[in-house]
Amino acid sequence: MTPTVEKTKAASAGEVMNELRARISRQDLQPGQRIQEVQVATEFGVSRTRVRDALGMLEQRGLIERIPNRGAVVARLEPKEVFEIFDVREVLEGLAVRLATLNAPAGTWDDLIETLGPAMAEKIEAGDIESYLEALDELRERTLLWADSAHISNFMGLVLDKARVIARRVTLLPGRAKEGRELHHRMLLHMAAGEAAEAERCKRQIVQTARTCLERYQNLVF
Amino acid sequence: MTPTVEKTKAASAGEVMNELRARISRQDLQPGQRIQEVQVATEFGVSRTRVRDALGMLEQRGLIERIPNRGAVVARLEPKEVFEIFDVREVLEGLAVRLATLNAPAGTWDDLIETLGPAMAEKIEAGDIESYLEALDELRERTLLWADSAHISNFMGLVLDKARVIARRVTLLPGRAKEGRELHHRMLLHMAAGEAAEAERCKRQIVQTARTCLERYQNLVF
DNA sequence: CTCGACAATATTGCCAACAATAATTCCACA
DNA sequence: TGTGGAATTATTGTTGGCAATATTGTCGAG
Repeated sequence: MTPTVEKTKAASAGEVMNELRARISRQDLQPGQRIQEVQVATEFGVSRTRVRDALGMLEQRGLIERIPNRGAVVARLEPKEVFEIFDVREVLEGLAVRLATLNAPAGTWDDLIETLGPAMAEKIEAGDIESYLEALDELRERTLLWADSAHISNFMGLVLDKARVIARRVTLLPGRAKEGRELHHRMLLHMAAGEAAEAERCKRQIVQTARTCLERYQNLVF
Repeated sequence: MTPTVEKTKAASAGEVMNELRARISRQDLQPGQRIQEVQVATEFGVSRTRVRDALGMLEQRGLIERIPNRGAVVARLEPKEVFEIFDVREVLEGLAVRLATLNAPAGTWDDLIETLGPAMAEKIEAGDIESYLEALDELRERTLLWADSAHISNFMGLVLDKARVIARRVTLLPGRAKEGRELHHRMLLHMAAGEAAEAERCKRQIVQTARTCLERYQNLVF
C-alpha cells in the first residue's frame, strides 16, 4: 500500500461527472446556470483538464450545453423535450418490465408488493410522498437488475437524468401519487404472476397516465 | 483533399469523432483493433488533444474501450449484447414508426412504397442487396424526421452505431432480404393509411423476425 | 441622459512539453 | 537453449501556459 504520505485521492473525471450529474438532477444546479471550469476544478481539487473531460461527458448526455468561448450552462428542458422523454420512457421501461418479469425467479417482487400495498396508500394519503418515491426507485433498480441488459440500463440512465426532476413534480400533482401507486401495485401482481405482456402494458399505461396528468397541469409545473 | 500546408480548416473534435464512428460502423476498424492517438492525430492533422476528446466521446457511446495507459480498442460486440440491442431497437424503432405515422402528411411514404415494391423484390432476387439497404436507410431517416423527436433520434443514433454492422449481416442471411422487404412494404402501407398502432406492430415484428433469423444462423455470423 | 464604440478583463480553447506506465527487447545465467 | 529480469522503447496521462474570444466597464458624442 502507499506509504504514510497520504495524498488525498484526487477524483477522476468520472467522479466529477457523477457529482455534477447528481447536482443537476437534484436541481442543485438550476437550468440556465453557468458552470465555470476553474470554480469546479478548485472545489474538487482537480485540474481543469479533468473538469473539461467531465463537462464533455455531460454534454454528450445532454445535461449541459457548451457554447464556444462562453462555457457550459445547465441544459433547459423545453416542454416538447419533456414529452419526448415520456415517449421514450414508456417503451424502454415497458421493455425492462417485460424482461424482468421473464427473468426474475418466483418471490422476487413479494416485498415490493407488500411495500406498495395498502400501507403505502395510507402513507400517501397522509402526504408522505418521499416513501413512495423511494419505493419506486427501489422497484426501478430491481427491475433493471433482473432485466439483465447493460444497454437498457445505460439508456435508462440517460433518460432518468432528465426525467427524474419531472417525475418528482408529476408525483406531487393532486391525485397522481394515489393513482400511480394503484397502477404500480397492479403491475407488480402481474410481474409476480409471470405475465410479462400484461406487466409491460401496465408499465406503459403508468407512463401514459403520468404524461396525461402532466398535460393537464402543465401550467402548474413550468 | 489538399495535402498542402495551406491553412486547411482543422477538423473539430466532433468531426474526428464522426469519422472514426463511421469507420467503426463500416468495420473499417475491426473489433479489438487498437486506436493510437498520435496516428489519428497526424492523419487528420489535428492535435492529440482533439483526438483525445473524440476518443472520450466514442467511449461514452460504447464504441471503444479505454484501458489505462494502454489506449483505446474498438469494442467487441458480445452475442448477449447483440440481442440486447435488438430488444432496444424493437421498442425504439416501433415508437418512431408510430409517431411518424401520426405526424407525417398524406403522400409522405408513396415513393418508398414504390421503391420497396415488386421492383425491389426482383433486385433482391437478383442479388442486389445494396439497393435494398439504401432504401432501408432512407426509410429510417425519413421516419426519424417525421417522428420529430430529438431524443429518439439521439438514442437511435447510439443504437444504430452498434446495430448497423449486425443488421447488414442479417440481411445477407438466406431469405432474410426477401422476408424483410415484404414486411417493410406492408408496414409502409399501414403508415400511408395512418394506422399508427398497426405500423408499430409491423416494425416490431420486423425486428423480432430479424432477431429470430440471427438466432438460427448465429454460428454463421460470429 | 442615452447610446455606441473602444479598452480592460475574465474565461474558455488549444498546444507542446513532461511524467507515468505498460510492452518489448536483450542479456546473463542456469 | 530456455528463462528471469532489467534496461529500453513506445504510448498514454497530466500539467501549465499561451492564444482566442466573449463579456464587462468606461468614456465621449449627440
